[in-house]
Amino acid sequence: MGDEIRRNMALFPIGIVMKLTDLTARQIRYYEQHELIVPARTAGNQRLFSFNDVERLLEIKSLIEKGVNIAGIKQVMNPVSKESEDATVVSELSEVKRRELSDAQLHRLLKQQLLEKRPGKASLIQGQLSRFYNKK
DNA sequence: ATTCTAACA
DNA sequence: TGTTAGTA
Repeated sequence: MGDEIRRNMALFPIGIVMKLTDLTARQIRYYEQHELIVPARTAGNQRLFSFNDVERLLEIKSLIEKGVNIAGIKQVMNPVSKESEDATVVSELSEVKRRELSDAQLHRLLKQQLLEKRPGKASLIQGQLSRFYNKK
């Protein structure tokens, strides 16, 4: 398998990624600070994102909408490694498989946080959990 | 015209 | 997270 190189090619600037993901530049840069994504840089320090980066951002966006914060996302998503040796592994999983895995891990997180209802530590989930205890 | 970092009436 | 300032 070798089109992974194409999925990891740094191609578009933040402006395009904003439109592709409906995320603000602030959010995209914020997620990068927390190592959820590691876009390449041009000689002029401009960020260049790959298709994989965009996919990850969409995943992040999805989790954020489910109420998961950065700490939670870090646990659910595969951490970005070296020069994308991990992006290769990730690309070997089908889109559906990845979603199933994410949901399973999300449930684990939910169960975990429901058990450690201890005050003091910040919860990994914030708000709208309706999908899990309400929905069907 | 775009993007970047840093910072907060 | 928004937003703005001062650059590159």
